[in-house]
Amino acid sequence: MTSSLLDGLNPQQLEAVTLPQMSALILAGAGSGKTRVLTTRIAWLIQTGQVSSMGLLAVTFTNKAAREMLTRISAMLPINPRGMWVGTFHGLCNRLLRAHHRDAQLPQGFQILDSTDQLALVKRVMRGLGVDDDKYPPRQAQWFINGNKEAGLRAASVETTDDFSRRFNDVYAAYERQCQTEGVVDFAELLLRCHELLQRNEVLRAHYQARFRHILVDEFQDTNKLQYSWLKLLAGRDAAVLAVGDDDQSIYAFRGADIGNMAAFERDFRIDKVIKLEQNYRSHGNILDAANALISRNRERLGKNLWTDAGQGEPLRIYEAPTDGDEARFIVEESRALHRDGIRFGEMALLYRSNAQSRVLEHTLFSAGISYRVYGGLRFFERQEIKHALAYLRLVSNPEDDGAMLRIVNFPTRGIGNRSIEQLQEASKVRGTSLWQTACSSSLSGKAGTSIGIFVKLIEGLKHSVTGLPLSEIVEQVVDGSGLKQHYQTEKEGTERLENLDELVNAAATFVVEDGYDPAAERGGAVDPNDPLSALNSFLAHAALEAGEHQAGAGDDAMQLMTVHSAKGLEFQSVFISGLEEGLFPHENSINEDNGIEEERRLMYVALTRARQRLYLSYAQSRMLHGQTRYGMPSRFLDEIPETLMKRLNSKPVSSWSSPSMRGFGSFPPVSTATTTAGTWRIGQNVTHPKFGAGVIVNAEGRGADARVQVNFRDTGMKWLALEYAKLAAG
DNA sequence: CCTCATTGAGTTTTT
DNA sequence: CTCAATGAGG
Repeated sequence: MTSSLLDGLNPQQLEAVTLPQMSALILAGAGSGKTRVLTTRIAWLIQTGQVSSMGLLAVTFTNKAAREMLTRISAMLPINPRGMWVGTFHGLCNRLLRAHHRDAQLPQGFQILDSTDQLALVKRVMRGLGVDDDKYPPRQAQWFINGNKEAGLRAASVETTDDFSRRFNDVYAAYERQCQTEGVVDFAELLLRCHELLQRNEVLRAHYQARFRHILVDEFQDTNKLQYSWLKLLAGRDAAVLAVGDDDQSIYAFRGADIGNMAAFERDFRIDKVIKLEQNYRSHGNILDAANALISRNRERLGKNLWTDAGQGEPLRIYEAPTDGDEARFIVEESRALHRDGIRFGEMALLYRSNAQSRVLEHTLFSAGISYRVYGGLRFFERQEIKHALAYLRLVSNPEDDGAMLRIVNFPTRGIGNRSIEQLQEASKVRGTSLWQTACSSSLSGKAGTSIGIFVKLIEGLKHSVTGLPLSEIVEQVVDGSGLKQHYQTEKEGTERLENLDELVNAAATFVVEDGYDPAAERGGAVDPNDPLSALNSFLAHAALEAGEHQAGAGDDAMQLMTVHSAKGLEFQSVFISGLEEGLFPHENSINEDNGIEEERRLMYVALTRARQRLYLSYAQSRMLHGQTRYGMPSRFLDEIPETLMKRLNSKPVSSWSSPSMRGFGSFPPVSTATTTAGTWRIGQNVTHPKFGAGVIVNAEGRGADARVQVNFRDTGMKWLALEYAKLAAG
């Protein structure tokens, strides 16, 4: 009976799936059947009776990956995957913290802040401390807090070396206190709190260590220090941990992912089994050869070479466009041609390094009447009207939630302006209580007091009328009773927002059915039958943890537009990688970072390996960015792919750029020049410098002794040079 | 208290 | 360019 499960696995996959009870590291290259190995391993373990579905834990980074895993498992096994511990790091931690909220020192209905909520709270805390937010940007404070939490550090244990970090740490400490009093946790807190819970509570730790005999980790290369430590705690001495990852696809170092965890894992878990999955079932040979050649330039690799038996296929197509608009038009033409050849638009992906690039592409696709779908926009639970509705629901569930209160106390407007809110905050600070409590005590005088009193009555009324109702009716009543519906009915642009509010009611209704709100759920489930609003709390947690689908798709057969980051894990028949220019991809900010170029190169590797059959790489000589035209050079990554694998559609392999005025096409920018006695320098002109090498003039000003040019050097980046001193040569 | 105008800053992203 | 955050004026 097991044979059908294992059919069609290659020897390495088979070995990984049928490993005995031991920890192991699987290096799974792009398109090598990683998810298949993970899910088949789980099915095999259960089917052969080595472990019950309760005794294993599988952890992923995204909800999508977790869902995919559950779907595939239930297709292989006749079991209800509901009770299984398969989920994201954050989802699983949430589950543990709900089950043991007392031990974790959290209120029953603790709420989860998404990063926007978190930033708002950080700002609020900073204002309370009187921190100058010009000198100490709130975003940096947020980064500081999350960074330390991800390193496992509380404010009390952070070592501050300079005034700067000392001040940020003051904010961190105050932020911690505020979260605790409001009963809210941010994403990093879910992990840290859970980690502390397991570390502190020996009984609990022993319980879970005994329970989870098998732990499987997806995308292991993306784990941060805290997640790794959490895994170690949960695994204890005896659990078999199967870590699946690909060091070449580590593209999240910027948010704390630590590739060092792979080496640490081999050491800490005394791994003697490293299995490499190198056979690729996705791409044609030329694509893989290009990816292999590119990634071989990275020095810090565990080493891996993908191969395929699918044949070489087509060469990579390279296109040089005069402007970003021309690049977009080229992509439109090519995609139309592909479509004529029978390829669905949904099988084509258009990738870019940064979201700002999507605008021109979208515009051109739109004018051409090609349907497309952009990933990475505002997601459902992040929309303004939804956040407002959720804030009402949060306040109904947990009145101490100052963030929710501030969001809606005057929305829709009810005559509570900044002045009243300041008074309320002031009074709360003096009394040391939440805004809600202060508001209830009606210690405020005059008009402000009355308006706030009305608001308090509104929320209390909502809470009263809603208690005991099924979830979807709670949401419906609150959306109605809050006045949000009325507000958007009168607003002229409010139709879509109204639809979204209706959709929120629908989401609540389907949440009950699909997402397993079940009061009889086993211990450790997300629902506590003692809490009258427990369904609401689960729903709110769901909203924060799974922000919902990105922007709805425009049609069934739509071209897929996304950043390279969000393309990880996906594959397409045809892929366009656009904007391959120095400064964009690799991004200029990463050029000076430690190992920045290596991470960009891995990003490029991920981009290349998304394609099954056809791959286009394009770049533009000039591009509108931040409202002004910028000139760049072709990305160094183009030079790192063997010329033999490429077909240059319209350019020379030598990456030399003629100046715009030498070209016979395109629209020229207003030529700005710098003049010296030696001659005139022009934007777009190629130059070489004895020290900095080759580059392009991107800006020029002045004459004579004051003449300066800004040059984008391919190796050293952007520099302003005074022409009087710099030994600049044309060409 | 609300609305309009000006100013400034601007990778990558999931949870 | 375009979004977000301040400040002046109704």
